[in-house]
Amino acid sequence: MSQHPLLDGLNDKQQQAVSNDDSHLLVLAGAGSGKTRVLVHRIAWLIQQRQFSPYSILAVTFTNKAAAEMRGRVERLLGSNVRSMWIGTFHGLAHRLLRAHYMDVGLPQNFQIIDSDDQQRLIKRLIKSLNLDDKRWPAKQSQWYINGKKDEGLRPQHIDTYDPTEQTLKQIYQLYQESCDRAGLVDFAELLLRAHELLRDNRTVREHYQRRFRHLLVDEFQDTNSIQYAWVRLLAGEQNSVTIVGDDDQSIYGWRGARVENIQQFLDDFAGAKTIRLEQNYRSTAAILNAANAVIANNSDRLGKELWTDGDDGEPIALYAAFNEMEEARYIVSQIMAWQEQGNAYQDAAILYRSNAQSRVLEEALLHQRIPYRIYGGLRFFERQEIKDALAYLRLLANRDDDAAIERVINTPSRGIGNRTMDMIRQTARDRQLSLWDAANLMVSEAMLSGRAKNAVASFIELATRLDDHTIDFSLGRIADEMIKQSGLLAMYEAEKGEKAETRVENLKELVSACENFNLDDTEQEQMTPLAAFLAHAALEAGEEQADEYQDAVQLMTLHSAKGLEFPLVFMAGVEEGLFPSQQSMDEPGRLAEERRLCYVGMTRAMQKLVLTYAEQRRIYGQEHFHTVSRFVREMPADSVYEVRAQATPTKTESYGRFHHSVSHETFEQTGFSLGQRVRHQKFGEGTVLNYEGSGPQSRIQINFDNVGSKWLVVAYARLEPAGF
DNA sequence: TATACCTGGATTTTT
DNA sequence: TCCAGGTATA
Repeated sequence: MSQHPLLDGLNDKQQQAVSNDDSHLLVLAGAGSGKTRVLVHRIAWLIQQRQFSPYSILAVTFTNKAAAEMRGRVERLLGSNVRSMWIGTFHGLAHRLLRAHYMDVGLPQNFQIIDSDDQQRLIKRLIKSLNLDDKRWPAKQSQWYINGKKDEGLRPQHIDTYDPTEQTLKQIYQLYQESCDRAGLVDFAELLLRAHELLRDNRTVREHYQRRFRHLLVDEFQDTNSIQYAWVRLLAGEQNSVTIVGDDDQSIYGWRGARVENIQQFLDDFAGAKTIRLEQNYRSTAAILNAANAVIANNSDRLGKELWTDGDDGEPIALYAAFNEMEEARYIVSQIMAWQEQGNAYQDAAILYRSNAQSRVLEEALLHQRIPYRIYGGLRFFERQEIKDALAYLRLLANRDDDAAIERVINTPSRGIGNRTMDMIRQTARDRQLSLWDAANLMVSEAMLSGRAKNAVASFIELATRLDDHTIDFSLGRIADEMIKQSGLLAMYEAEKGEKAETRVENLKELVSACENFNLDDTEQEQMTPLAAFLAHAALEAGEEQADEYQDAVQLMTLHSAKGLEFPLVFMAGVEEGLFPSQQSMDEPGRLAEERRLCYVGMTRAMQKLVLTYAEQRRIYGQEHFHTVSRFVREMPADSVYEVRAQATPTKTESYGRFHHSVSHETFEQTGFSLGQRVRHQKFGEGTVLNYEGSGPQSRIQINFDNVGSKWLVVAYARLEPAGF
């Protein structure tokens, strides 16, 4: 069967996908079906077997991590570097195009990328400058509107509306765009839109790239938005072949503009496209796959796919009903402890949840038992306040017209330029169509400011100019070092006390060494100055999340960020109506279907064991909520799920529905204990009251002890005492 | 200009 | 409930 080494060890479908000839190709790759492997082998196949130069291949991913991994794996497979191959994120590649053709798209050579935080601040200021009530026009909403329009490929002039609300939004969009253009600023959506316009409107450029890229490969295609898809179509032209890999069942980013429909659209637009389904799963047990298949089967409009494995059934899925979120957390932690005692590593266990707010209780429970853990999705390096301050100074050096950067640092650290002064500068800038930098200069030289303010602004201008002199012949690391010292940023954070301030000082120093170690060659942006390249790198790759405190740690993350990962043991916490599916998505069928896909994604992360937990009572934003188990759990086949704990069966709660919530807070008249309460036993340690029966001196109480499991005890003899968390 | 208080908002995330 | 961001106050 193995005609070629690159096909070795691949199943039939995978081989077909790897060795597919020139026709367009859709690979519908189910979870755990070896998708990345196929993509990597296909690229290697094109180069090695079909003799395409790496130069003629373009591969697109959604994250830098995926791009780096893919390049690494292709190189390892081929045993040679493929530097001339373009591989990167949509944004990274668009950026590359814009740098190479900045003149054609009307951008200054030193244009800067702003992240969504910068974007929001900028919009907020513009709303103020339009004298709009910022309560009625929240910056967030306008930002959402602007990015949405850009993702659809629409400029303000394309928007025709009689809706007064939208007219105002359009006006904000218009002003925002003018401000960005004047300052040489490009947001994330703008990268894509402008690169698209470049290819669409400039025939020479378009044909150049169409001639170059004979093979386009797009990963995670279900996550593409309109403009990204339009981009792919333009580059594909008439003669190049396109391979897209994706899974409609794992489309979980519709809320940020991703269009699953693009997959179907691809089949319509690219004649003769072949579809190959990868349905054999190499990750999970049959029990998990059967349940996942059953859940996702409730969605309509699927392209259709059913995962299977030739491996074992494995353990059934466990379902645990907790009284509240604290007890849920304790149960999960007790299970992790048991699992670790059986010789497993903490890092092989993951706790997944729908919303970040859920992590807190879980953390407390882990902390309580001294179990190391790691939370994904915190602030990343280049997003930290002190780093953004420093980057703003660097941006100012690269581009004096960068208004967003000036706004951020002109009074950081404070040098006596308050709101009044700033308002005057902003006003001047607006009146005379100048950047803030030029306006500030003008006001100083024309004595338009009072003595104290004038001196303050002049000293800032002097600082920036002095720093700028250094950029001429200093290395990047030296520039950064001078910058944090001379600007007073370092001193400012050094003067603050507390652990937080210490970390900030460390981070600033870390930034300097990042600048020192920054290797221009790695960026493939040779035509840029080191400073500009570094800034682009900082904007496009927000960097690592906080450093791991422990090597071997339990992994905590949202269901969304778990996509693409796998763990032997997976807990899905909070599988409750109202939380998962979330309340907001319950009314709209489309959004509910997306929640279901999220459930499918979560379940298919588990390799050996999947545990679902929910809390009948949960505190959300300070309010108690009563929830029933998620509909998704009810969609799983009964024989693949087993309930870990039988429900307590109190007598007087029938009217409260299936899950008898009302009893949770009631104290048993005779015992003085209540369901869900924490108690301590001399011998067994701490545990949670699960159930009780009988009355008077004979009454017995069931307790789930953290360390020894569940036991029935006679209340009269057990000598239980209440315990805290 | 720094600090104390108050208000409102609160899935999900990458670039 | 908790956080950030804005406003009021010294």
